[in-house]
Amino acid sequence: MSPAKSPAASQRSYHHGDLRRAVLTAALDVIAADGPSALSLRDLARRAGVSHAAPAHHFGDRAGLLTAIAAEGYGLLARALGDARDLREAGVRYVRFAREHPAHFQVMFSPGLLRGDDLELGTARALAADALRAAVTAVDPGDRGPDARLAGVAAWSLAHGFATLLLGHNLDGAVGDDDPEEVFRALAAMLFHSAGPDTPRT
Amino acid sequence: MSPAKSPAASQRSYHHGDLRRAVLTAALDVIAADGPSALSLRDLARRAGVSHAAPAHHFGDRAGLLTAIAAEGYGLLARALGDARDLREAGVRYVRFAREHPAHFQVMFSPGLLRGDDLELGTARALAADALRAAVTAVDPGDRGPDARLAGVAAWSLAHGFATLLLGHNLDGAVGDDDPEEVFRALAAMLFHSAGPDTPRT
DNA sequence: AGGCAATCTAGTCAGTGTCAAGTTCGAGCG
DNA sequence: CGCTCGAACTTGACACTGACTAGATTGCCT
Repeated sequence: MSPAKSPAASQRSYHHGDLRRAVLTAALDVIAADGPSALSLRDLARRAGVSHAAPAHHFGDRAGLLTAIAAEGYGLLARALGDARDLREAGVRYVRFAREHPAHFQVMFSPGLLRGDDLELGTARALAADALRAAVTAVDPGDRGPDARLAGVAAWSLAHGFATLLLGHNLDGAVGDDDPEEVFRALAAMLFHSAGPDTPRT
Repeated sequence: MSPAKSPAASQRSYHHGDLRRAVLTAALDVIAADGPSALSLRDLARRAGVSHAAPAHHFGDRAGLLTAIAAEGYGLLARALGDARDLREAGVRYVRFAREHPAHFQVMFSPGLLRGDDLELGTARALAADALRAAVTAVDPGDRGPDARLAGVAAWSLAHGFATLLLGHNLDGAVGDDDPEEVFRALAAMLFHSAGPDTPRT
């Protein structure tokens, strides 16, 4: 009952008003709760109070819906990375993004569920890749050799692995009650052993 | 007449002989090819030449099958990690395991598809966790403080992230034609900036 | 006001997971 | 040897899902 946009759901008009958005947010709820495999177009239609085939009109099919979510996720990620001033900060933001948008994150990296050749997805992905590349070269604008590329892969792997394990509750015992972002800062400090700017405590 | 082991499908006896194993390997094939979401119990039954409900008799339901695969995966991982003499070597073996058993790896870290309370899964998982812990403390048997734990999380995150991105073809451009294991060795060298294979000073 | 395209409904079909009941087979025991 | 008994497998059914189609409704644009 949240769509402040339009009270169309309660008032039974023929047109929903913003079905696309309603289906998307409902899908994100379901995915965050029970994973992408628990997602059913018919259930989403039921939640939105429309007929079972209405969502298909907006997304084509199941893969289309997931693809739209992934594309939105890459856009959000690009915005979240923004203008990180170094690789470590980019990693922190990467982890923060995964925690704030777990459903998007999960779908983005489940290639089997997506249509890889989708145009919108491609551009969104490229956008995020640009943001990542910017963070890699931000440390030393002149350095574009293999070392920089390797550092980028290392930072991405570390951040991605940490975020993935975190969302899968594989690190519950290890991080305890600590703020995951602070833990990741410590990990990143190990990777870039230049102590760099010290880690500010929040 | 009991060549029931392998050509059981051709020989149409009422009992398959080794249906459990047959379904498992068929499932691994499907998952490696098209991901876990493309898995259908009925299709597996068809491949094994048995009736559509036969697999359920061995695994209960879909989640049971995936759980059995995950448990097997954790067993294989524990064996693969074996007695790695340091964290870096353990990471290399972790990545190697993911590349040699992509289906297992994928299922192991998809909590939404598994029954988390399964007994066999729990023990297998604990076994793998022990192997990991052993690798963490192998560097300095006396050190069990937060530093060692952090190093373990860092190594696990790096290896897991690298393996995940690799399997998702997210690093195709970055690693090029290089041997992924060698690339990971370089990443691990960045993390444990001691250059040597051993003597990692904390 | 009229027409048009987007939006949504309703009906259908093949495919799936899961359950309940029957059938076949082999091992163990009299 | 014959018997039972339980595990492995089959058969049939039900509810549900994704996908497709044709038709109804509506908002918008000229």
